[in-house]
Amino acid sequence: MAERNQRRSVSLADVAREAGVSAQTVSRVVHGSSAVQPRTAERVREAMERLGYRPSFAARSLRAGRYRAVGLAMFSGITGTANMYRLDGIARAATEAGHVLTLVELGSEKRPTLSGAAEAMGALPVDGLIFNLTRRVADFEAYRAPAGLPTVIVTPFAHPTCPTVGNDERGCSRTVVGRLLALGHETVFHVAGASGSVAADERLEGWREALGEEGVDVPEAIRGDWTGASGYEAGSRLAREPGCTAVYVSNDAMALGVVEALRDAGRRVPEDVSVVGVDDSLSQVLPHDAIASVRFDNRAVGRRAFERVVAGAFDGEPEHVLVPGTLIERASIAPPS
Amino acid sequence: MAERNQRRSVSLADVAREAGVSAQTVSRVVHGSSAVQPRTAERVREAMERLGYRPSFAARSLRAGRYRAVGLAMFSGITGTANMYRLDGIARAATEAGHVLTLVELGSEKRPTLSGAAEAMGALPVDGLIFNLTRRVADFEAYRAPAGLPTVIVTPFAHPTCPTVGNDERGCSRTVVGRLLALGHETVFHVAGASGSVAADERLEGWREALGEEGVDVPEAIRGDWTGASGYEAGSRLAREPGCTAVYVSNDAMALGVVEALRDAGRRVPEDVSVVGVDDSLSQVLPHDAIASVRFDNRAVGRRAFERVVAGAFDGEPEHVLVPGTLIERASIAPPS
DNA sequence: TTGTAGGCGTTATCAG
DNA sequence: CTGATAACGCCTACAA
Repeated sequence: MAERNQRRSVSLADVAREAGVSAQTVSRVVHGSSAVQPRTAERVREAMERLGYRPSFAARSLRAGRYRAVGLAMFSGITGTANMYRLDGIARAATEAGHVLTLVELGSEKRPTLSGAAEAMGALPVDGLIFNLTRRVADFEAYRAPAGLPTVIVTPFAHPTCPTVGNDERGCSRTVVGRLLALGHETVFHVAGASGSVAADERLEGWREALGEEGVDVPEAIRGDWTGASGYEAGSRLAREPGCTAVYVSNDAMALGVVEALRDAGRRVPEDVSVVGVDDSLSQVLPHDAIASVRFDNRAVGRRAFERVVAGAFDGEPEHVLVPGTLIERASIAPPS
Repeated sequence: MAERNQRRSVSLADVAREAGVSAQTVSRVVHGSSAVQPRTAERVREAMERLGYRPSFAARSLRAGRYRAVGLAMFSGITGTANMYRLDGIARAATEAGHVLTLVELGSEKRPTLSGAAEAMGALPVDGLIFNLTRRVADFEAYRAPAGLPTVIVTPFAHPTCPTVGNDERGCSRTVVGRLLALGHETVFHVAGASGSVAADERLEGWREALGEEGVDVPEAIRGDWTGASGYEAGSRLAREPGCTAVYVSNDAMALGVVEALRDAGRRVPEDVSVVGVDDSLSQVLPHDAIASVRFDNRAVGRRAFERVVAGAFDGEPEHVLVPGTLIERASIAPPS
């Protein structure tokens, strides 16, 4: 009645038996070899169809000694603008290169480590590993890639032995601060993202550095949590700062909150205060392109990580790529009045 | 000088030779079998460490006849709120169940089909397939899952032979329309999402159905493209409609645009016009929880798709699961004044 | 044009 | 407690 529980998969040998040829001939047909008589080939194809033959990935890759697959470990979930676009970039590059992505989410583990991830992923169908980091991990410096398993880390930090690719978070701060100072602002205030986030911390540090280098007064930073609501709160405080004419906000949701709070407090944007965000995540959302922002090309970051990992083993000094962001100037910035 | 290009991977046999035991004993150590003398086990572990042994996924799954992996085909990119959360739900469920995700992006192909995707993925390390559909495909009805490869389709539509899981888009429209009519509105206007999107089209159709069932006048729908800018345009037109006191907008970005346009035109929200969006994608973004919206649990959709696919082959009628959305009531809706 | 042999790395099974 | 054998499905190399 019910179909038999077909545990074993249909193999070349099964097809061969059905078609009355050898397994080798079937293999040749599968690969479109011209060295098979058309009639034989036809018979084989029919048998394949009838039996529902599918090539075995396991057997092929055992034979080939490689998978044409790269492992991707997302260390803290895939949600979030940056992660999503990185994953998309990696997936597209992989597909174009005829590779497949073996995806693992480490978000549920509370303190994931690189070595732990490498150990777990070493037993998966992967020719190389990409680690996407958005927070710090305990064994970052100490990690060494397993032999024969090239590893690329997506992070703005350099690693002693593994190539890395990341957004130039400090450069982003430098760009924004430089532009606002060039417009004539005395200094630039900062609203940081959630503590513990590498992006938030690096942008914060870069902002300090940039102001320091220019010999400008460094105001106290305000810590947000990436949400618009936390931006609003920060904006309310900034509205009471007398010297505040320019604010650099670590993402666009908070920047939107800052703008709204400033306006609610009677300060005009950009006439009284300039505001710049990061990520350019709201350009499709806000009806009017309102908030200046630094756009990062996270798809490109993902793509480069993939390309680096399939390029294979590295000798000597690993490469550290920082992809710069682009400041999109919009109506929320102006010279101080 | 340079390390030898280690093409062949380190096998159990290599470790066995190094430790002076048989491959079988090494295998036992790898699996923590108690039937190995502690001293032998220690010797084996040292050899493994020294040689950098990693188990071969290919050999293991060839032996086992299965992969503990499910294939996920994203038919049109992974970007977008819904896709991202679905992928996250699938990835989490997979990781928890000790499975791995084999991800393929079909976004670059111009007219992907289910059968094409199944053919390509049939040769990958997968025990089952999940197809995430956000647009229509030509062979939806005609598709039949390959033997031994259970397939679950993520879509709001039923399929003759494959189980499906999806958001209840029509129910979403029904809920919103019902609520707005219950508040006393004469009818409900609609701003639809990009044409060709299954979600947009189903919400539109559901809106028509719901109004029709209530015997209420069905106004002409306005077609947007998901962006806030298109919402603003729609809102400008709606502000000129005399009978328009309630608008159901197919996502939150457009809803934001509608609200802004209405206000710019001098109409108050919600006193003059109520506005409801879908996706609840801006609750972390807008400083004040302003826009009522229907929240879908796309993580749950992903999770159920995964669970269904690992449950294995189906007999008889396939199940079609529609996960309902929840209307989050916020200050953008009120009875007509 | 077609077929046979061998081995990729692992593990269940049975023998010692 | 340890080892030998065979088989999973495929493909390169060689033979007929």
